[in-house]
Amino acid sequence: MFAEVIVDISNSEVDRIFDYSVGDSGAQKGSRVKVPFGNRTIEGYVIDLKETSELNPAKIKDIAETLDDMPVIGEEMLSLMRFMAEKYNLRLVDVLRLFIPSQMRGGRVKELTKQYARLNPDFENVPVEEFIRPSAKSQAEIYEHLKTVGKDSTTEINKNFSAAALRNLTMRGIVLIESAEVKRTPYKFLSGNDKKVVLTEAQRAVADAICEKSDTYLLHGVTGSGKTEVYMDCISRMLEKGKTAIMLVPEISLTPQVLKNFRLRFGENVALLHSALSAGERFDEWRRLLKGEAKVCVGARSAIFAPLKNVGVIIVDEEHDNSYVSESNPRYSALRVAAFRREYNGCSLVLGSATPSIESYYNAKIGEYKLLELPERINKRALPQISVVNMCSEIYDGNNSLFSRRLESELHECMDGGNQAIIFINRRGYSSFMMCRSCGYVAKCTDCDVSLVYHREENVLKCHYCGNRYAALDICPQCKSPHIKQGYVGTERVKEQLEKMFPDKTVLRMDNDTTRGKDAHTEILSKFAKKEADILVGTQMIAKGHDFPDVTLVGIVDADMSLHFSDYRSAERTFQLITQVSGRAGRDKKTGKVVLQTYTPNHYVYKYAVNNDYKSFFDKECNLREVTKYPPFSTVVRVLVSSQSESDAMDALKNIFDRVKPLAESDKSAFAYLGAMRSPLKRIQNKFRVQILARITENADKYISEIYGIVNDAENSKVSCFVEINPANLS
DNA sequence: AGCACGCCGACT
DNA sequence: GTCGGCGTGCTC
Repeated sequence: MFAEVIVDISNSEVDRIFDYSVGDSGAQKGSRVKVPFGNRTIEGYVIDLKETSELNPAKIKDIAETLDDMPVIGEEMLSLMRFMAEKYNLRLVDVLRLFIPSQMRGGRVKELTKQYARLNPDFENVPVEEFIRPSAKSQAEIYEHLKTVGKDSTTEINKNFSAAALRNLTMRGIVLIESAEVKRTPYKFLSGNDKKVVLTEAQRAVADAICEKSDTYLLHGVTGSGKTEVYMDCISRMLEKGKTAIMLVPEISLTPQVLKNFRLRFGENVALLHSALSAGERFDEWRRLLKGEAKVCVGARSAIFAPLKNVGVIIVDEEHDNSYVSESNPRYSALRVAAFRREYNGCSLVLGSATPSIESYYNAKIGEYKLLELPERINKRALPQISVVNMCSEIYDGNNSLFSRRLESELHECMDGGNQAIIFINRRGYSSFMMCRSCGYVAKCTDCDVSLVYHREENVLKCHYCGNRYAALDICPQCKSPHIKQGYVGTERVKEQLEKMFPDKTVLRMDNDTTRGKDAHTEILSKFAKKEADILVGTQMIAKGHDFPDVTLVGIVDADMSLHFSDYRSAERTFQLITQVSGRAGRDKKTGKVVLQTYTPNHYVYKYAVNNDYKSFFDKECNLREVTKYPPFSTVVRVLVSSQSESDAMDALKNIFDRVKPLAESDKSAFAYLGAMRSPLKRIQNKFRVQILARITENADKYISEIYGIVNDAENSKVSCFVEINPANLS
């Protein structure tokens, strides 16, 4: 018997099948194995077995060893591997690595075994005096202890009694030692307290639809409409049918609170996959799924690869969230993977959101997905009232402060009433750039083509792309002028301003800089939830998750921020952001108010966002995309070429472009656009970046795979190239 | 990825 | 004369 093996080396040269003889290794399809490769032994994966090999038998070596006690990659995952490698131009081994916990490779984590001591039954009914001398007090104590508790871990006994005594008892065969695997189950203490929730009629109807017929559903439910209860109900029903379930949640809303809720509801049946878990915990949770001990997997993007069989439902919460698309290698979309697994398992896929992505809602419109709606908040609570403030007229009226008069007075009212407020500003740091007023010098990163951001608390300039830090400037390094001007406002500056306005109130800041530590996230949020602070200032990470019942005011300081990116999705993202942030206000009995500051109050995004009118926004945006030939009416393909040497990058780009251009010319109707240019961020981490952009309206899959081929040819040791499909950001 | 093989410069 | 630079090629 021969095995087709993919070796665990991520290099395009060796990313192909190597044949080995199975011998007496016991390797099966999907096993992780050790194989001799060149003059060393490395790990690999058996992706298939076969009776014969084309190869010269003299060249074929034996598999050295089979790892793990069972195959770790199932049939479904093997076909998913081939699908993803093809679809995203990935190496097989890179896909396989996504399927198993990274800590498992190289044998870095193992199942944790504990030694247990137990009485030898032969001695149980024999009087103690016959085998334990009266002087051996500790031995007698251990004997009594084990007689009452049955068995106990050796570490406990060693600690509480005497290690020497235990050793003596073991040696004489009175106590038996056995080892058993212990699982490191996070939040285990919360297990098994299934509190049944009664669904509203609307929720029930939605859950019925999902469970009755296997299909792809888009669940459009306003914020606070109780989507989570629907998800949990569907999962429960599938468990009753003996099936399993996967639920994806955006990384950022995967808080301990959410995890605890699932643990409470599903007990040991749920496995949690989360980046905050220790390597051991993650490995154990994964193994529980593999062995079928856990039947529900809850986690972020990569949880879509949960090793579950017989999947009954897959749920993607906040489906519009861009964390479902991996932006670094290997690049893939968890939504696309979910669609594959849905088809393979013949189960339902539920995409839930208050603000579905334009692509998903379009798919629902054309009947590709079935649309389900939850148009009302639970208890029919009103959605918050949004008022738009034109910041241009504020300036015209002589108000140069960060806050409009409206927001300022609402803030006072909110604080006077003893309520809490959230201020949203989608920019980190103190101010966006530092410029000299005399000569126009702007501080820039030495490795990237971007201006530096001033961080007042640390008193440094930071590059937000590579993380480089520079000393803050007092005088212009170019002309020695002390007149340094600061650009757009960031979270730090807003916080400082609020502290000046409300000296007796506590202001918390939450952004990338304040959430560095492992639990910093939770700490800030729970501090705010416990009303230890009155105002929370933050970037988009405050938009999701938590309910704060006492928040009655949400201020959006600069709503235009995300609107002015040269990106076809900027309007969509702005709409989503406004809706999500606004949803934080008035979650409880109190009605919420939202003040939205903008310099372009007439933009259509605001008109629809104010009325919470997703459908009209969709119609407008969809029309625009159709006219301009952007997704979902085309596929955007971006080839990014980067290199230390600008000319090498240019040469490679030209090379690729010269081969892509004939494709476009031979099929003019399919290519709505094709162009080569500098990337908007032309240098990052000292690498020059150039790109090709294309928008393809027909036969996109065919052209994409041709482009993959061209790009693979052009790549070499000096330039790196990669292809992105519908990239989330175009910088 | 590693590691061997292999063909040209500056040294004990 | 040799030691060693890293370019090219191979691993079932």
